[in-house]
Amino acid sequence: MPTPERTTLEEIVAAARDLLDDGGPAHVTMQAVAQRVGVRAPSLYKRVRDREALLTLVSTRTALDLGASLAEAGDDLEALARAYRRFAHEQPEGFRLILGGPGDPEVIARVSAPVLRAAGAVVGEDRALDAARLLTAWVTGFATMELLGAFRLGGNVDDAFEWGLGRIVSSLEPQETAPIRHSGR
Amino acid sequence: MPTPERTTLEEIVAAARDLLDDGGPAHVTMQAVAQRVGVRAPSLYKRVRDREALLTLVSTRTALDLGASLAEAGDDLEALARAYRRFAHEQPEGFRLILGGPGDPEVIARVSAPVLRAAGAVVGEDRALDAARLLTAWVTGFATMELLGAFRLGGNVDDAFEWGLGRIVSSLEPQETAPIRHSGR
DNA sequence: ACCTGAACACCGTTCAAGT
DNA sequence: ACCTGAACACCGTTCAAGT
Repeated sequence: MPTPERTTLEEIVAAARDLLDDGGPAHVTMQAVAQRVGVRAPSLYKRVRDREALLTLVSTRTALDLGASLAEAGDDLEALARAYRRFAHEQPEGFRLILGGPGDPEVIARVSAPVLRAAGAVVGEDRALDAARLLTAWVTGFATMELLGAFRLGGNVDDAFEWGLGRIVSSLEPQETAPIRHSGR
Repeated sequence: MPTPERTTLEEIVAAARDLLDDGGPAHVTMQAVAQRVGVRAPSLYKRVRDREALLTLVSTRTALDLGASLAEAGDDLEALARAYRRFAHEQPEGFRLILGGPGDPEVIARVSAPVLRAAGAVVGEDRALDAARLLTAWVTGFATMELLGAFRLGGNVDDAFEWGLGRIVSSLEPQETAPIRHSGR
């Protein structure tokens, strides 16, 4: 005889995200998640294979949220970079989780799309990938090091971000015909 | 009556690093570490406060190794960037661990020193910090995204690295008098 | 002074039994 | 068809007892 469903996958993932936000991955226990959605831990295994799969779901949803934030930010490279950094500040644990595990190629493609489009508009289609990678790598590293606390010594970090952003973007703009250096490997 | 010491802190940290390297943080259990150094788990608590403290030690040692690799790499910005990336490839788990937790300011200062010195030689003392941050953020992000698998689609990744490196470094060199863009916040 | 077995609390996961 | 208590394996940590 059927029993009414007392929770949903959506609720479970949301609960896991909340727990992650305040306490990091260690705080995301199956029991804590279960309690939050009003169920016992074993019941979670009806919707989720195991804890690792749940964390992967959290990572994917968080990455898609990042993608949505970027899509909202417009098609200006600087606006995209600022939105990316803002996301890292607002959801540091989620940001770290995304960067930690291996990423789902499809999700990566979706998140990258806005940056790729904006980059294409500036440098042309065939350099778009290189340009997008340059900017994305820089913002990713900047936010990571900020979260790490590596920028504590000296100067205003917001200014450092804007300075670096200006450097990166202007190095991409076409009127700058800097010689392309080929250095040996 | 004294008992001979059957292990050392150094041995314990080395064992934890080995376990981290093949299996990630989840593989670093107190029991596994203990077994590797030939002792029972409770004995570890004579040298280490708890598991978290042990992982912090591993992070610190790994970061100092990275610093040593950089110091060996010379005082060329491009050589430093390549050495940094090589380290991330050789010890991906250690690299992720360093980037994960909060960093010890003293360790960060030590690891940054070679990049700061090389940057100062190129752009002068007063821009050295900005330049070092620009390069470090980019390499950190590049390596992180590589480990994530975010660079799987399209093109040779080594070439992308060299291309980006050339862009970054040449954007720093003094003969390039690109206008500094100030964008609003 | 260090090492150990035993014990405790907690966690992930399985499963038979309930409805 | 979903939910649960009970159970199991495993983990981090403490501590009294050994040498």
